[in-house]
Amino acid sequence: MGSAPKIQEKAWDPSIERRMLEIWKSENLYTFNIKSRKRKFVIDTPPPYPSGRPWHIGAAAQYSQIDMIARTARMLGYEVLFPIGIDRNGIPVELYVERTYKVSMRSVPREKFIELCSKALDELEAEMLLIMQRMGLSADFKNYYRTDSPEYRALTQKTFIKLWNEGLIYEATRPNNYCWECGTTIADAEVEYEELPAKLVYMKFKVKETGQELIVASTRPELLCSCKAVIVNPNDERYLSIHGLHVIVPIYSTEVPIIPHPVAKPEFGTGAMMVCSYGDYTDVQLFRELGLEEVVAIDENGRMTEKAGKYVGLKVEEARRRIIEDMESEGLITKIEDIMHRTPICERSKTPIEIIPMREYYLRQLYAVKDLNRLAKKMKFHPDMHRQLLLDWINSLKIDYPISRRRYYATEMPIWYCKSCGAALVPPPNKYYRPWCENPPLERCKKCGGTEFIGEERTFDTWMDSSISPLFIVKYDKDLKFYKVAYPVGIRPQGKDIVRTWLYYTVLRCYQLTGKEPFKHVWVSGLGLDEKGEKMSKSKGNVIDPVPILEKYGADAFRFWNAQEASLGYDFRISEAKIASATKFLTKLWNISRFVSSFPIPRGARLMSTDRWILAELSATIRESLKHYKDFNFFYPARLIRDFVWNVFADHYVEMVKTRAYGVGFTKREQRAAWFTLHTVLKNVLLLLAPITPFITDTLWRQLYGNRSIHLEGFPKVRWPTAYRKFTESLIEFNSNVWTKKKNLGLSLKDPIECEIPKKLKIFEEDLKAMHNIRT
RNA sequence: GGGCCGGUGGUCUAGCGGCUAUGACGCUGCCCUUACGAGGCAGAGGUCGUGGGUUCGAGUCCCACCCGGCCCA
Repeated sequence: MGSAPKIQEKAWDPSIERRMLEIWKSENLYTFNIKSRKRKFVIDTPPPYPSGRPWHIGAAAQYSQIDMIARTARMLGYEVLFPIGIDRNGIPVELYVERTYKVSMRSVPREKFIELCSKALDELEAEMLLIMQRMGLSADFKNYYRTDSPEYRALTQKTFIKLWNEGLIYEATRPNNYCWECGTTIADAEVEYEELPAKLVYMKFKVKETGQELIVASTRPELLCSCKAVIVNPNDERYLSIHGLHVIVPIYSTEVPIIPHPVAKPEFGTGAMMVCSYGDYTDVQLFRELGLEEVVAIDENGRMTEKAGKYVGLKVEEARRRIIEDMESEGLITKIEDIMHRTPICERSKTPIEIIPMREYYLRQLYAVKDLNRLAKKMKFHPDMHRQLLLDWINSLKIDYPISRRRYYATEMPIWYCKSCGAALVPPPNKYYRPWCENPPLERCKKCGGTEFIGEERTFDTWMDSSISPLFIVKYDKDLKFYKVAYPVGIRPQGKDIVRTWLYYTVLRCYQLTGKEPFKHVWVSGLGLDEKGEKMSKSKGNVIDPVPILEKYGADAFRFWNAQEASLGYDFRISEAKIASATKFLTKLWNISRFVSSFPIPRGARLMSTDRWILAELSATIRESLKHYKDFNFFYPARLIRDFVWNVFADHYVEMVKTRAYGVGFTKREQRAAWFTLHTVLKNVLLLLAPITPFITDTLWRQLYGNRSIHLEGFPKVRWPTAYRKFTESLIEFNSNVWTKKKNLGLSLKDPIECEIPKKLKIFEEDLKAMHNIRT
């Protein structure tokens, strides 16, 4: 007979997780040893941006999956470097500080403003690190890094200086995306689109040669002063007669040509479209194509320039309102339509951007498109389909990457300008420079010998920092031995929403600096949506805070839920009810263990057919799960293991051998075989689940199978022949039939019953008879 | 307009050429069977978006179309 179970509690208690965390910490389980003889595996963990509670639960889910990658790699025999970084550069914290302390960035001293940002980040960061630890991340928290540390910023500057010296950086005046709210130029990758209401204004132009009226519709009447052409579709029969003639622009009375061009859509407005510098990207394209001379109508403070005549100094929207009023009173407007207009907005501040010509620094990228395609094809993507996201972006690049920003909390551009000749000079690398407040590290100007310099005040776009995270973690240009072993990095895990930014810029910059692809594997996960399948956002009010979820259900329930919720790369829906139901499986596993724990663990046994059968099923589960673990896809292992444990092992095997395990009507040897098999299956299941649910598996493992952590073990191997799987279907069917029959006869499951055991299942006869109490 | 993804019982989902289409949640009925009532057993519920095609055989492959989502022009 079995003794009392070793495990007392009747259900998995998530509060055990806190104890487990302490134990792991004290055992130093997850340190990385570069000198280890194992193969190395480096994870370029995304440094999260501490944007304050609640942390997006989809992001939390993603980090717990990244932890599964780390644990999987360890169990596959790798020495794993799982760093943790915090992304602290950029605009969000600046906006947060402006809001929280009611200050404006440019009205407080720069030094002071930076200090406020840094302090705010410290608080937000501490909380985020706690959540990550609570989820059971097996990362190197002791050595976590910050992207705003002097070391990190020095590396950003060093890589810039290197590229500068290679001629990959240049300064140019170009029409640029400009955000008023943020007061800075932004890259195409930072622009989003939103359908916003706008007024489509129908304005009267006059054809100079004929005196006839031409009605032109536009949403940007304030840009009339920069209008340099009116285009009509070449096939638009209404306007065939005026091709090549000129119109007089209302208000400003300038004279501009009417040009046939296919970009003009006959069905939009009146089919005649004005071309201004710059209302949108089409304007940019047309100015370039038609060789028009640009007029700067809006300055960098978001106000009209003197080119706008009487509207000078007005903000864009005010100018628009005023010019509409003026034109209306002069009878120059025939109609105003309310339309929805696809408007480019700033990704961070969500305000509409303007396109204005500005002098900025650029990093060359167009020359590299061919090589970037090659590298994108070289890296292994998980899932493979998401490689296309990167390829599409690379192949849609039109201009070089503008890298200078007019912001404060970011890495400074290490440039000084000679006061006498204006030459731009960069200092030697290896130090963190702050040109806006430091003495120049230069004696005299290389060009003219001048001795006075002005420091650059602009900073880098934050992707200039983020894009070197793989280089930072492998000690690029700092520890050659380490770098050689660890680069290219094992894997880059990230969300599909930042393929065109983080992934793209990383590939670009690492290619420019190392000539190689930065990663062996790229792992791209889908987005966490709300239960209706919509994006979560604070403004919609559909966010779920992960902290109370972790408190209530525990990290393992959260982790198991998100592993089995969606396959890798697909978006997934988040609902508390589903997370709650994941607990049920943990309780099931707990109670199976409780049952198995009441029997001794024999070293070996002579197995019976039922034992061979379940071991065959176990082997198949291990084989299939490992196949997907090697692809870092946790969806299939989670489902496979759950199905095996619950629907095969617990429902059928355990029921079949219960009597034998208790020793009723069986020999000692037969009983031992049941004990042996029960423990073997459980042990393997725990190992197989360890990367997904590290808490419960380690708790059970230590109670039953050893005094050291399960997380020091490797994955189980496929040890048993799988031929007996051919009985699975008939066994399940037979058991089900007997249960139905008893039910129909009004018998309890314990009651004896007479029935025939099918020929095919004769080899299981003894266990089946005992299980169902079959009399023949 | 282009790209990617998806369209399977009330809801969500598996399915990668082959018997009567997974599973979860919910629903109905029954069961204190000593691992588990946060459980067990049984059951109702689907013309697999539409129309063609390939095939002995198609949620599954091909083509066209419709709908939804995300991204880009």
